[in-house]
Amino acid sequence: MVSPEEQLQELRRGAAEILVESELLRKLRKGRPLKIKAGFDPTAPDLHLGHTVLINKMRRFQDFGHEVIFLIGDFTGLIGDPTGRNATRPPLTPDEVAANAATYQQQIFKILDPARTRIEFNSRWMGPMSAAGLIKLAGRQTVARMLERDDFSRRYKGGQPIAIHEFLYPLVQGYDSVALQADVELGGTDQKFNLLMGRQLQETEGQEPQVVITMPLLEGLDGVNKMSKSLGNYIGIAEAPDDMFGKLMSISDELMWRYFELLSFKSNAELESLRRAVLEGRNPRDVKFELAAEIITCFHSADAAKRALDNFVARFQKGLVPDDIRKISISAEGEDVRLALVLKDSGLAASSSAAYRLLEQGAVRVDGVKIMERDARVAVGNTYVLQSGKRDFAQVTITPHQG
RNA sequence: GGAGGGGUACCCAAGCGGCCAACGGGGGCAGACUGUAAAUCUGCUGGCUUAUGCCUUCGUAGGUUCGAAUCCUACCCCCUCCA
Repeated sequence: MVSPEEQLQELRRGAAEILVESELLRKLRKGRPLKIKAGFDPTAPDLHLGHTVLINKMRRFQDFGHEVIFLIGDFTGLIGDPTGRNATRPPLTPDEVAANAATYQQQIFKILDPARTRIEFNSRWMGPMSAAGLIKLAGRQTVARMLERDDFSRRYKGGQPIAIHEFLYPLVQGYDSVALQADVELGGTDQKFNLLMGRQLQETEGQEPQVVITMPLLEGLDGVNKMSKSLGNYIGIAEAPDDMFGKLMSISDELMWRYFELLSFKSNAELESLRRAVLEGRNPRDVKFELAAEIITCFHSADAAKRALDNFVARFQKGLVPDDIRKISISAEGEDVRLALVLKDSGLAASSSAAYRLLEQGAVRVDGVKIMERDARVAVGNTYVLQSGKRDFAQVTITPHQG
């Protein structure tokens, strides 16, 4: 059994805030498994590494013997967290919620231990709640308190509309903690207000208030914006090993340490020795290899990580063509066709105009030979290994057009 | 309800009768340099079986004109100020 003090030390890593740390320590000292709650949106089951920051922390708790509650906010999904945008979202059907939940489970159990994970839906207690119950809940908070939330006050002062039901979001999320009797709730820094709401509601219900731990939002591959699908700066946890490897290798060294802190299960001591090694001259690239290997091992397997590394070394350090490239067959009329059109038809270029541009810029290789003539042609009936840019390959067979 | 401002390519933002496929910035792509790093530098950034060619694009629909993103009319949407 790890001592409460040691647990705290480990749980603190990467956390933006722990409210209140002394309370957490007191709870840990109780010696019983704590209930750790974290809520997830039912609409976005495509998890990326940004989400795993939170899930990793949940895993840490599990490792210390605590019970993790993965809460799917299917009821709150009806409101749509007004944090940020004001787009109203269409309610999900029960089937959609079920499908998303299944996808979640499949993904989170790559990190979490199923035996110590409880999956909950807040519709379980919110669904049966009467209008009277909701009014009673709403009576627990004041408008002034709600307007303390950053985005609410900004919108209010700026004359932007705030719908009444948006106030219900923090209330319901807070009530979830009451219903679950949560000891700890985890969330992103942008969730701080909502998380604190749980503390207050628990107190009014006579429960011991939960401890709130906020985790920073992980920066995306660009190192600037938060990782998100819409910005395209993300690594999905269902992505192929080679893609993960490549993306991880392209992050800056600075960002690498950030990723280590938030995404790796290496101990603080191990990280410290890696840092020292780099300072003493070790190539940061090789340290990045370790990061990539750990992450791919988690979401795929150790074998997959090894293969991804081998492929990477073969392709970029030895300049070889990867051996598992996609194979495409296209058809063309006549003896030969314009290479540009082959590039377009095989998906190596977005359009024929783009194909001509790539040719002019020296980005195209045919069987390893750089081709720069915009009007280059290739023979029909042959198979070529085409390369567009550094990382896009395809084996293309050009068959004669029938009829 | 009244007054004014605006809707331009992935985003921001110029242009305000022809030289506009549309300045500039961001982003993206490619090349150089590397560790496929990052940073930096350079080029490209609507489509079309590459054509001193054609087609589509400046909120939507019409109109004026040899010619419109630019002028006119109607409509839709957004913002600011006043009530």
